[in-house]
Amino acid sequence: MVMRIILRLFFILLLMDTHMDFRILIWNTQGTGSREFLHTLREHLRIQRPMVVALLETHVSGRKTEKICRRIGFSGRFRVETQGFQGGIWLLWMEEKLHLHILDVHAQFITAEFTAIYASPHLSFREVLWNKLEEHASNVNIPWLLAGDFNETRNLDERGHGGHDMAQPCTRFSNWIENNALLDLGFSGPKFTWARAQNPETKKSARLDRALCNLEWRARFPEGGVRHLVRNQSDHAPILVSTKGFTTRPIGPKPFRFQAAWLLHQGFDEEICHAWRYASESALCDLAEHLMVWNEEKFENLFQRRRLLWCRIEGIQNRLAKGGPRYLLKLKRKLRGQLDEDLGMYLGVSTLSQRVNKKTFRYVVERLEKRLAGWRTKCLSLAGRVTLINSTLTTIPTYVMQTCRLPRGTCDEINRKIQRFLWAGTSTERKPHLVAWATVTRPLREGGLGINSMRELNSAYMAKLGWRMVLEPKALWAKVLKQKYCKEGIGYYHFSPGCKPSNAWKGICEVSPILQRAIMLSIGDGRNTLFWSHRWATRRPIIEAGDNLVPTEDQKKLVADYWQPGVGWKWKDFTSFVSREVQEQITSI
DNA sequence: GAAAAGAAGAGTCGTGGACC
DNA sequence: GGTCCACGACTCTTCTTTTC
Repeated sequence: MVMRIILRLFFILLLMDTHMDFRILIWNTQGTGSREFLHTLREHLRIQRPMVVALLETHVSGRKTEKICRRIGFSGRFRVETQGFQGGIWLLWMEEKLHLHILDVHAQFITAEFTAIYASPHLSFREVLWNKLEEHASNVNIPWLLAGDFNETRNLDERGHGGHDMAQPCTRFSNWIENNALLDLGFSGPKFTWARAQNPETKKSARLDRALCNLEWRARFPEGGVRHLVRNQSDHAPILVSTKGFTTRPIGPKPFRFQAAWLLHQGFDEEICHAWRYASESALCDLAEHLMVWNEEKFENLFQRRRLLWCRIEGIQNRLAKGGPRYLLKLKRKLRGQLDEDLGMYLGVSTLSQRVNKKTFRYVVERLEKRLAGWRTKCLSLAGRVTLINSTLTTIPTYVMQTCRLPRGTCDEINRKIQRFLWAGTSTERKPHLVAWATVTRPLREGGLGINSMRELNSAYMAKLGWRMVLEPKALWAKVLKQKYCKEGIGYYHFSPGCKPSNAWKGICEVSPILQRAIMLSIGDGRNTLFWSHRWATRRPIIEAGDNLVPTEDQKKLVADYWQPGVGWKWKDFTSFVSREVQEQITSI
């Protein structure tokens, strides 16, 4: 059996191109069921581009497993199912680029072109693994790589929390490596691949994940190396093994690329006028150079920003591994929060690329809280508080509200904070509200305090956006929305959410009944306007104001159908169905 | 006693992904 | 591009609690 495996492995490895960068991502995920895990994994895949992924301690079994694997997106899959809630190894690879041959399977490892390892936390089970691998190592004289979570360290230096009782297991593991003539591929990046507890006093960390190889593998891939990636979503950091190592490549200047988003910036036209002074041979090059600088100043590159965040977290983890100062823990949490929740801002507004929920607009509430924190509520009179609410508090969310539909929960939370401030309460202390909120939000002339309710304010801004779309049909943003969501039809904008609408479009659709009431069509030659069901002469469609029931076959007639060029309206065709008042309004057009 | 906040539960909606 | 599905988030309703 062992000989058959070895022979197959030998032929496979002969086919493996030594010049090809064969990258393997190995990660002890401690559960693959969460949406956050998928986001983080996709981020690693996008940046690191591995051809093979080994996920350890997956915690998921049954039908859900296949579903998650499909979401991850690799065409080649092999799994060792979990035992109860423990263990689980998933091997995923790009079938179109390479084919992995599964040679040996065990609860703690899968051997294909390399061996993916998840060593049990229990010593007795680990002993079984070491024996199995030892048997394999003694029969192998071809390149062999083992990578994964070994749940062991080679010496106390690989542990960040002391513990002299660990000395003996360390020695045992170290001896095992030497006895089997294996080499540690080393690493770059943070020192420890596992950490638990955020409190510095109780924090434990260690290098539990690693890659080992035999001499043959090292001879075949002399540049091969391991990189510890940034730890996120799991106590373990993913490790990346590359047969070509991680030397930095010289990066040349990027060619100029025009970005359509520039057209949306108000200052773009001015910038072009400023940069384009005279036509010459170098004018275009000068313009391109100028625009690239301008782009860096005005627009943020989201991917660059996220890369920067990953680098900062990696640096902090490096520093913490060497016993860095306590404030770094706080900074790391903050950066992780930015990475998880904030995909970036554009012109001060969050870019909405995920599901919009209360978390998405948490920053708006936080801005409000920050402003409130600076005010001494009890030192202000009621009139003073009302003035501050109208002049400052209600204006904080307005900028975001102009282009985004805020969740009702967010609007209610802002309302609650304003209410508490108005009635001199604080975030912890509640005070009785002397008048109902519905009364407070009425206009002054109606006995209220003229304070805007967030839901109504947001609806008003969405209606304004829709109205601008009607008034400025040639604006680029309006063209995009119309092209994407408005169905082909005669006359009106059809405010229908359609398939997977954006947040702004949903907001516009919600207030569309208000908009539709206000829109009247300019009939032109009458070939784009329905005589009976569009609003073109009266505030309501003529069919609703009609005295008699309009025949069904007539209901789809256009205005042009009732107009005779050079003669006028064909009154006899419709006067029996409309009132005298409507007739007068039609005549007045 | 009045008004709002808070809690709990039921029902609805929205999203991402799969599929055609 | 449209439809369907599962699941989580959100909304609404009702009742209780809080605060003066």
